[in-house]
Amino acid sequence: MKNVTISDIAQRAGVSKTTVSRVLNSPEKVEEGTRKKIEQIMKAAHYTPSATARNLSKQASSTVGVIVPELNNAFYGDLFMGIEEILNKNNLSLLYCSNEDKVKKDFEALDMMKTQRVKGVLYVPAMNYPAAGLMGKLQKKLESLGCPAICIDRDIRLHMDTIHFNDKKAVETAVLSLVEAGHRDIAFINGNEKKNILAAERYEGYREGLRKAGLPENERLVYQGEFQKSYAYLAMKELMEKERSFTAVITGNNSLGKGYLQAVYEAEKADAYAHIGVDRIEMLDLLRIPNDYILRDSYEMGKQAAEMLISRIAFPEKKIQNILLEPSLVLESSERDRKR
Amino acid sequence: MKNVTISDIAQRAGVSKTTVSRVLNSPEKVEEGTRKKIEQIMKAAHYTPSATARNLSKQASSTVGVIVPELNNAFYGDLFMGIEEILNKNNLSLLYCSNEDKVKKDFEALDMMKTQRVKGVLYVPAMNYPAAGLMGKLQKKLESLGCPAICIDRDIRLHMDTIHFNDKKAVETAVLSLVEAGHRDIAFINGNEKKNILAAERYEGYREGLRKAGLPENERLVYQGEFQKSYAYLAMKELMEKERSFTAVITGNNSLGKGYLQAVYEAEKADAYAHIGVDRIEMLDLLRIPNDYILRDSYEMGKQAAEMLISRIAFPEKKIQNILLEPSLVLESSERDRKR
DNA sequence: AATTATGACGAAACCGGTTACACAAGCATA
DNA sequence: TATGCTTGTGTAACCGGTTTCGTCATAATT
Repeated sequence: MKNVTISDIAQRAGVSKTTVSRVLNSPEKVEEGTRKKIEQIMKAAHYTPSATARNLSKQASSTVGVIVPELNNAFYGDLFMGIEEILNKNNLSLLYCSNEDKVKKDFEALDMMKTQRVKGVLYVPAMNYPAAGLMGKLQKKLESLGCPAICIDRDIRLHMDTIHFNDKKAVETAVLSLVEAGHRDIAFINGNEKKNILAAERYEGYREGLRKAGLPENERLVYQGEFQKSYAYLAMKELMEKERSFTAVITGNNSLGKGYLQAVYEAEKADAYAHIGVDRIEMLDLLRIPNDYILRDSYEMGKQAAEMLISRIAFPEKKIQNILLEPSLVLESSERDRKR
Repeated sequence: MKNVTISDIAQRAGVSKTTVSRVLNSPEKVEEGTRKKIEQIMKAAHYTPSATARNLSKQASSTVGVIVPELNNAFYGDLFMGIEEILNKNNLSLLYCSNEDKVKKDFEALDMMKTQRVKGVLYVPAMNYPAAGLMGKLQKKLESLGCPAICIDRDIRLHMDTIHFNDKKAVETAVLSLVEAGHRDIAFINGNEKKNILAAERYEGYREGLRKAGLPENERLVYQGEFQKSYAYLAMKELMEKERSFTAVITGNNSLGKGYLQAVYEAEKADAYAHIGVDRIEMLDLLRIPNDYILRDSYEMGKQAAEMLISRIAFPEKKIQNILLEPSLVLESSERDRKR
């Protein structure tokens, strides 16, 4: 069970540790005969150098920490896979830790990353709204991390590298697209704009879209509660019951989109409204159900974030970078299918 | 950027490294005054001990390696989250590596785990069929890993701890359930039984079910190709075109189930057949589409696998364990809705 | 009072690598 | 022949922790 060490190899080959180390790190400096002999002994002994020892000695690790809310949804799943692809290409290991979207877990995760002396951190903050006291603490924590960190998906307004989507613009485009298709009363089911920075951005986009279209905001058509399926389900039920005027609905994230669908399918009113959601909802295309949504390519975001981190590690002093990705509007339901 | 070390703390506190180390590991052995002083200095300096150094010194790490095919599907996503929950509870870090279902990647991943000197490995093998030559190599690799490994989901018949589902039994039950509902001609769309051990198990279950029901196997109703959506889509199209007799379909995994749905929805024959799949297909319940499937609780499997590993780490000499989980049959479509 | 036990702490070795530096041999140059 | 350069290798220190063992003062036992 015990692992073979570099000293074991050195002893068996009748050389010093240094020479064995050189075979691993700069083989050209070792005479060919010696090298081949050592390589053969290493192979025979199933020798694999210890990253632990190497990291300690080199004062640099080869693993990157990834902190993500959770993985059981396609958006973060894809994000994660994008990250992994790039790390893999660069021979970096991936230390994973979820924060379950909880601020407390968030701090714990960062502590863990510091303990593990990772090379850098890719970080989707649970903290989704700049709460005064906590932000200072978070800033301190990130500073004392001892390695660079990239903030993904949520703009927490700290002085650091970030990457996220232009959600405001995306929702604005969605509104304008619906208006162009003839809709004038567009409901909006969203997360809490006061608690969640993404919700706030998207609400801004909604209002901006209406403004540009010259339409008034009807507050009775705006629901801002939780980013949860059940919330959209209830909101939609209430809307269908109380409001007659609206012909279209925008939902502020994937879960809300599902809640919307649940409500309209239950009420057998699936064809009654136009709907644009944020992020693709799986299965709809297969079932030939119209699916219009704001596409945010999280796989791509993951790749860019990882590349950003690698670049930051290579050039610690380079200027802070803030990448804003533009989502696109996908209209799978053709023009003629759209309800008005 | 440089991290504070134990020596720095010792120096500032005017004590030896040993004492600081004791504050971290066995604080009761340090006099209260000294301890408080050291603790305060540690806090002020944002000191976090290096896991790297500790691991090297203790010759034991606190991270567990997890090797999984991919994370962008619910089954493995849930599995992963189950694993993470247990590791988290036990203060173990998680080093992730996907193998993309490729044998080559598989070996690389194991090498990486060995390099990183993880405490144990949770492993969903890409290798899904005992190919003679490779199995020996894999065995060797696992033996030289230097830590225990648990094999998840796929029974590769090596002498090691394993956990997987009784897929044969599950498909058998599905067949019998359909027979009981009056179906006699049941099509089966599956992966390749010759290349994939899961496919083989499921095919066995299909045949066993027919046998128990006293029905003959009609080979024209059996399609065994790839575990991919597109395969089931094509298979189902062909079935609908060529065969008139069958009234029910069993699909061998989640992707195949989706391909089945795509085909029947495209042909507007969604109500023509009874269908039982393996693993839940998302969204169907929300859309009020009948959804019968074999439920394999991968979250639970993840938790049990992680517990198994922890137990194996604690008791290296205990008897090899092979856990067989029983899937259950979920019939969301009520009896009266079922087609015959 | 002498002996033993206990408590608090430090010196130094160790974990498995890397690396600065030293050294010797061989060869080319002056 | 003396000098310098290159090549191949080894010695020893170092990375940041843990741990064994020893020391010394104080408390408990006889």
